[in-house]
Amino acid sequence: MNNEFIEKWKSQVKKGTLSFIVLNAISKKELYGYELIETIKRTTAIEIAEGTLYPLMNRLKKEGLASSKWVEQESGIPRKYYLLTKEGRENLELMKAYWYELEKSIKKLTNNGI
Amino acid sequence: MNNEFIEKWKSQVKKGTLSFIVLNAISKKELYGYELIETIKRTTAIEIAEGTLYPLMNRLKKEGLASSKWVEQESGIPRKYYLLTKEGRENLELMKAYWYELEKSIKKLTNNGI
DNA sequence: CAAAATACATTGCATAGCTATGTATTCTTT
DNA sequence: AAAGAATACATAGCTATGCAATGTATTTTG
Repeated sequence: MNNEFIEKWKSQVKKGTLSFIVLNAISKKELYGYELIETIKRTTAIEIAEGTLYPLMNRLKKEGLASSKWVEQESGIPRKYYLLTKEGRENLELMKAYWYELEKSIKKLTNNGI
Repeated sequence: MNNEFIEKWKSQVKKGTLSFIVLNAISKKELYGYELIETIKRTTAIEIAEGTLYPLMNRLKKEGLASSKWVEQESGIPRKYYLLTKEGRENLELMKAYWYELEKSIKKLTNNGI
């Protein structure tokens, strides 16, 4: 709220981190779109807009990192569940490795300056 | 290299993290542009392209988070040193707080899934 | 003397998040 | 029962940012 720079910055930080976040989220258990948004909001305080998530999941599918399947409900709107492909799992490991490096780098900077 | 998805992803992760990184870097000691690039590359393995840094520093100045001053050398090209403003220092604290939250959230996801 | 390094800078492209908007069904409240 | 909220999907257009390419100029190195 009311600090414009910080709000814009947070949105920029999400570019990149969101794909990492959702790939992690579906790595243990397949989830559907709406569930991804709600669960991530509840457990991490990271908010993903619907207009962000659905295009993001489509990109991940196009890149071959995730796949999806429709599941009909006995009652209610059908859900599209997302799951990691083998390639997605491999890339997730590379992303984790880079993320840890980045964390370390930033820790160094925030503690010591340079 | 050669993993296209990961390379593109790393570039996306930088959107947002770079401003955080350079603000941290100049928070302890004023630095000039070229020095920022070289020092950050050396101490953190994060590479910032020149075509990224100079527009970035100008944005930070326009937002009022950083200021700059030219320093003539006895020999060589003049250097433009960047330093944090009071507003920059305040915003950096807010950014640190958010970053720690993000780290925690991602740690939760990478360890437990959801 | 040529090449590399130092030091600044801009232009245009590609990418990704967000708001607004839309559709459709089901559940809750009045 | 009707109205509104919640569930569940999706797209279009705007905006912001990193990067390659390119440019200028000086100094150091081989």
